[in-house]
Amino acid sequence: MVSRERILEAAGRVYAKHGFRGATTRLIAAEAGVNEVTLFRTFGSKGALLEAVLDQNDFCSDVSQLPDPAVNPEEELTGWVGEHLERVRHLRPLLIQAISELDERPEVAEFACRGRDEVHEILSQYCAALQRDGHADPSADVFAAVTMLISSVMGDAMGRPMVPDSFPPVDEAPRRYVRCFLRAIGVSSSR
Amino acid sequence: MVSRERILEAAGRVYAKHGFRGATTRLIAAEAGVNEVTLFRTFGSKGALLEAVLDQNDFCSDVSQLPDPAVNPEEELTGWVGEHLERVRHLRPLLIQAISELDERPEVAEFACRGRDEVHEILSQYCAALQRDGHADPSADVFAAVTMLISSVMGDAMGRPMVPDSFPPVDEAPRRYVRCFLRAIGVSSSR
DNA sequence: ACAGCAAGCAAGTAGGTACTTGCATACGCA
DNA sequence: TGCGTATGCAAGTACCTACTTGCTTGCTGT
Repeated sequence: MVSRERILEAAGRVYAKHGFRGATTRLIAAEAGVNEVTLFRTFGSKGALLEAVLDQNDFCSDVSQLPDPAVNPEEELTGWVGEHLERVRHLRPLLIQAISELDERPEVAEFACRGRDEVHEILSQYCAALQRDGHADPSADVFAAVTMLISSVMGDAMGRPMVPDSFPPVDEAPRRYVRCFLRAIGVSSSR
Repeated sequence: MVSRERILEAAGRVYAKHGFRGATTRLIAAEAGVNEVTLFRTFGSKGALLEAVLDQNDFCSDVSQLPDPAVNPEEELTGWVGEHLERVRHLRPLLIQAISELDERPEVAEFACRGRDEVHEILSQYCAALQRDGHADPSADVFAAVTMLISSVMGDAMGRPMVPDSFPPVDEAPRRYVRCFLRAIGVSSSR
């Protein structure tokens, strides 16, 4: 029963490149080094196979938490943003295809949207703690700042391969985003 | 020769919904209320037709400039961001399809990427002027902040239809993004 | 009135698609 | 040894796709 995983993996690659319509069962079977019939015997249909692919690539499984109370905001956030960036970057091709097919295949909506609200919530709570403990400006627009930080992570993961010059060097990006973010919510940069 | 425009418009709608593979010539012809043969007589092939669609929806035509020197940063940027947001929001479905097809149809790369570098340049120059005239912190990371602002605009335009709760109300969004941005580069919010 | 041109219609071509069927082959386990 | 199970292979079905051809219709400008 090793075929199942080979097919899943191959289907993920092919779907990421060509989308649902372009991910023909022949291509997937060839990529997996498996007979096309095996694919149908294992998953029943192309639709079911690609649903299994998205299920397997669960995004929001174990989104890491942020500490409360905050000890070193810049370091903690930089690490968290770096992790998140890496995860989104890895899922990028699947996400792009899923989003582009939202109209035609609404069942992918859960995969495409899942996680964003959670992430927003985690960051907001962390900032609320910063304000509560007097580390952040209580009048700051935390909601908008969090939205911007998340958009920056998504934008970096999605856009960098297309227009690399519009982004800071990949190893500096998390820290620089976080520093801007902290200034926006009034956290003094020193320590 | 009114068919040409009807076809172009219909093709834009169908392509935005279903992508290249899903935008069948039958669908487009039906949507345009035109015989399928007319489509081939007018554009030659499906590929040429959809290329014409992207050409027609030119994104970076007249990106509005920002004043130098700056007079009222918050107002000027809010207006500019609002305009930009509206433009991207309008192009969203086309952009998403084009991006998702970058691997298969590299000729759409120009359409998908065009504009981002320009926009970055315009904002950077505006901030440089702010720093030069003593309105912004000269030690601020303008590059990262500009990247974040642009990502926020793209993220809002792209993501709001999917996860509306993660964004500020649509009429407040531009101003709130700009305020965060100005704090990040050290522009005093007062006047 | 008539020539030219845009467009519709019906039919066809060549190829790709998901999916099925029937049969042969190999491997593990009792 | 035999049996169930997973897989390969060849072929076929029914449908969709881009694109073509030949012919007809209707409008326009001279």
